[in-house]
Amino acid sequence: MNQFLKVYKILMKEYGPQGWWPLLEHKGSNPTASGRITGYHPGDYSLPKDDHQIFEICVGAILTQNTAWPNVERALLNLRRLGALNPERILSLEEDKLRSAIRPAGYFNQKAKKLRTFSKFFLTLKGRIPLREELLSVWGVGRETADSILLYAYRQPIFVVDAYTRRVFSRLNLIMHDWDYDKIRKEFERNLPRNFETYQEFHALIVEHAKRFCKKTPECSGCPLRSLVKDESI
DNA sequence: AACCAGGACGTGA
DNA sequence: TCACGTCATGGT
Repeated sequence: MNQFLKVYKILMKEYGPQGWWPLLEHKGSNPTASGRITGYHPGDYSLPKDDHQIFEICVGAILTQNTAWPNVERALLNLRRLGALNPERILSLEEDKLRSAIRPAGYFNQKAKKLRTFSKFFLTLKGRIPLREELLSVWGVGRETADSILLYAYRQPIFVVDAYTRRVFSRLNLIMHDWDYDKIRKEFERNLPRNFETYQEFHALIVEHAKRFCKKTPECSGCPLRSLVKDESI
């Protein structure tokens, strides 16, 4: 078994299924006592169910660019309140209303433009699965966002490389700092079973692990991956 | 109170 | 290509 699979097994045993991508609107996503939405669906890989949920994931993928998820969740709730979690309504909303709705997610000027641009693109698809190149040609959609959309909204076996992935796996000496995005992505895809369920779960597990232990300044005490680190002095 | 968060784009070298 | 500045809110 290769090192990537070992990491996957350890993280899965440690944290369990993560249930990504979180969705606001699906059966069972009721507000909790804290007023938050529990949109996670551990072990259920059948989502998204319809075009509406597909679009919601795309919007979340854009809003979460360099932004903490709770802020994105607020923005999504605002959009839902306006009935604007669909491309038609995002395009017909007044500029100021769109901006103020997504304000909690930060970069609201840029992201308002990105959501408009993407909404137009989404309508041209008419339900078809987009190509990676098509997504990358959309202004505001870079490699990670494109791959997040393909993996979580369209269930395509494309691995998502984010800042957490780079951090965790370079510390494990399994990737090098000078590797570009696609080299890292292909390295994951080469070492893992090529199904979208594994990719979805692994990416979510890496995020969880990075938040708990592999922070910017690492907290290695108690890290479940310590046995895999070559440099035992860490 | 600085630092960070599930990046992408525009610019100049 | 590539390094760097810009964009912005909210939690810790």
